[in-house]
Amino acid sequence: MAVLENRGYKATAPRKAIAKLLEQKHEGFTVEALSEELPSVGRTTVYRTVKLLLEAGLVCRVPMMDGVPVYSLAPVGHRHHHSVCVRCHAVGEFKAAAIDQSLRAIAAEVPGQIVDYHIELYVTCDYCRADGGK
Amino acid sequence: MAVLENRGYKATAPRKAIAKLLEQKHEGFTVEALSEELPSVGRTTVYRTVKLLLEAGLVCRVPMMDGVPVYSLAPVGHRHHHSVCVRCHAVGEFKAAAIDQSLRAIAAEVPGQIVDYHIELYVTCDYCRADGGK
DNA sequence: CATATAATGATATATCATATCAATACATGA
DNA sequence: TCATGTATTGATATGATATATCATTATATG
Repeated sequence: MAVLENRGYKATAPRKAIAKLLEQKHEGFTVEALSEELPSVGRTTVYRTVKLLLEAGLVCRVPMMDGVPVYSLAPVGHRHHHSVCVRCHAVGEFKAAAIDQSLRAIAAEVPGQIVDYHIELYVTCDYCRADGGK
Repeated sequence: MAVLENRGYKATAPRKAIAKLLEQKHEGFTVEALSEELPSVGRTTVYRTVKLLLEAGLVCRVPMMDGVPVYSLAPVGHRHHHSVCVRCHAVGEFKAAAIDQSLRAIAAEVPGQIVDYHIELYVTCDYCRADGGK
């Protein structure tokens, strides 16, 4: 919330409710699911607020292999990439200095000027593997 | 087409039309745009065929930074990643042995078992930069 | 060439998301 | 505290991407 306030947005009740729910979410989520968990807040407002949080860098969007987006809380402050469980959609983060360095080397070979890049690691998480596909 | 036939699919007129159009496409495209260029083929069939080609590895899907998917012809036969122009959506491919190697190193530090991974490089392509944002 | 089966495409529906706009809540200065 | 201007909300409609359904049609083949 503080980050949104710094950006000139008001700390309204709907936004607080969304922020509070998000703080408890340590897994990937869809905006629809979030909205269903917050019947007191309009669907539109949930989408809008998640978009604001995304722009503020507090929330990340990770596309699954089929393109369906999963959202997750962003870790504070550092450049990172995502791993996401293809089964339960749990999202993890990893710093990747080594990859980032490799990418800088590759940049020279790729035509055009690099604006940004994304790396998604699709995994089966330890919990899901222990669960054995049940 | 041959690849689809090998997979047991029939070489029908709509599929041939789609394949022919795709061969001329050396840029990223949306399925909708493809469908509009082929008014003689039903929208559903265009989506279905692109999906088949995607599964056969002849076509790739690249998510733009906002998540909107862009499709492109796949280069033949080798594992690759994509660069995509954020302005004109032109798609390029690059092999990335160095990145792949870095990733294998990182795999040890990421919980879970890696199933697959995607790397998208967002660029402004040379043509668009020459064009100067006009 | 008859037939079984695969493919098509019109239509409806699903999913993710934004546009519109009247109603409401909020922060602020008086 | 209250009035006021502006930001926010949320109901509704719409847009974009994509798949399900299913009657009809095309295809390969025996």
